[in-house]
Amino acid sequence: MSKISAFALIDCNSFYASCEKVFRPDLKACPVLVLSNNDGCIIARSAEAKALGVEMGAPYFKVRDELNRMGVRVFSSNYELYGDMSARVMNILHQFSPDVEVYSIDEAFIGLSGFPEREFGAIGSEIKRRIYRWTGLPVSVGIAETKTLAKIANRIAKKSPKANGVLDLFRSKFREKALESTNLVDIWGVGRRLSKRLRCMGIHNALDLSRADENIIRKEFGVTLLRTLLELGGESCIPLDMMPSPKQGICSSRSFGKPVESIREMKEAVATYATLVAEKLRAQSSCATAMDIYITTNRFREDEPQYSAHLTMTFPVATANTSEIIGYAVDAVGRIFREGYRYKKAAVIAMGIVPADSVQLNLFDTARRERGEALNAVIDGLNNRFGRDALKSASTGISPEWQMRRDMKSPAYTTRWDELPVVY
DNA sequence: TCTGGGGTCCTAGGACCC
DNA sequence: TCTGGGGTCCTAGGACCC
Repeated sequence: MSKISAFALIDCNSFYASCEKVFRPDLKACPVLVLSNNDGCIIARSAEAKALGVEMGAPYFKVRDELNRMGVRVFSSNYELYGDMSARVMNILHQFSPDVEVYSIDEAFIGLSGFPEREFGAIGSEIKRRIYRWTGLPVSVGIAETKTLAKIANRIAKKSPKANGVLDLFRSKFREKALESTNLVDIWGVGRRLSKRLRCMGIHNALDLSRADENIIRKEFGVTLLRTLLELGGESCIPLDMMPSPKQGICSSRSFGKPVESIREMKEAVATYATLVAEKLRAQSSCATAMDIYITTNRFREDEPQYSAHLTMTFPVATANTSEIIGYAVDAVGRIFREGYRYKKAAVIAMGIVPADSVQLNLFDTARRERGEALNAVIDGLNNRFGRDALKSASTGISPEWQMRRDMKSPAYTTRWDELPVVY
């Protein structure tokens, strides 16, 4: 006999904005926003900010004056803080169930198959209570037969005052109602494009989609949307993924704080991103067999000449060695860089990723590689202990002008001794 | 002056093989 | 003149996610 399928989706409310509020009780009732890297776009809004009509994704420079007038408090993103707060939330979830899928920095699914059905609601409430008590972060919980339905339950739990942050839709007589009130774009796996095409076929909400013809959906849209359709009907097609496999591509890309015009600066930036990529590779015990380097001008500046280029470099032996990867990356810049442009962004993408322990060694290369690995291990150790950039390659620049802007970043309250909050 | 970053999965089409 | 069928692998592009 197969076990029932039941999932809870736990999602932190306005996660980044809530993290900022935890350490600033003076801002408890204030509208708070968090910006993307380079202080570019709005990527998180507290409930108060949403109520003021602040748009998600809006370019900050366009709305800055208005936000100031409304008394909105604005923060640069502080991923060190959010990452640490996220780990605390996930630790708490592991106390409730061994089956936890960390889906994103602020979301996790947990499997509830092992629990009695009648306790689902109470478990959801206890999760919410404990996370708030132990971290100060508000979460919402949605429970249902499938991950797609749990997403919908979570969304309603967040919005409906009656739900109070927890909604159990498992075998609920309200499921149809919930589906009917869910717009296409609010279904997990359905974006703007698909919504538009579905509406042309007379499908206007989640209930319509759950009742659509399976063959037509399969044929017109593929298996992904068919799975969504089935999941909306309560048939679980997307299992929990508790042990995410190592990433297949590892990317580091950033816009510059100010345009880069010289090849020297471009090499510094690309060396910096290459360093990050190498660190990420080592953190998941992988090596890369190839790498893509991208550089591009600012596509929003239609008045400026545009140029973008990329180059794929294949390594003779798979590697995660910082200085080796920097070497290839800088070489690539030399080949694709053109004078006379104002560059906005660069990216380093590692590809062909393989486990470090399965790398085919070149017979004569072994001793040199071993020394490289030992050096990298020491660098990683020091940087973990004393903070990122305690030790870095000189080729990444000393205090480069292209570095991204983060003018309004809060302290790393929980991860740096010298930035701990002080209480009087 | 100022417009994020890092991923996944699926599909179609071409190259190549027997 | 005739010119199959099936499989795999790779890549680019599209769509989606947070």
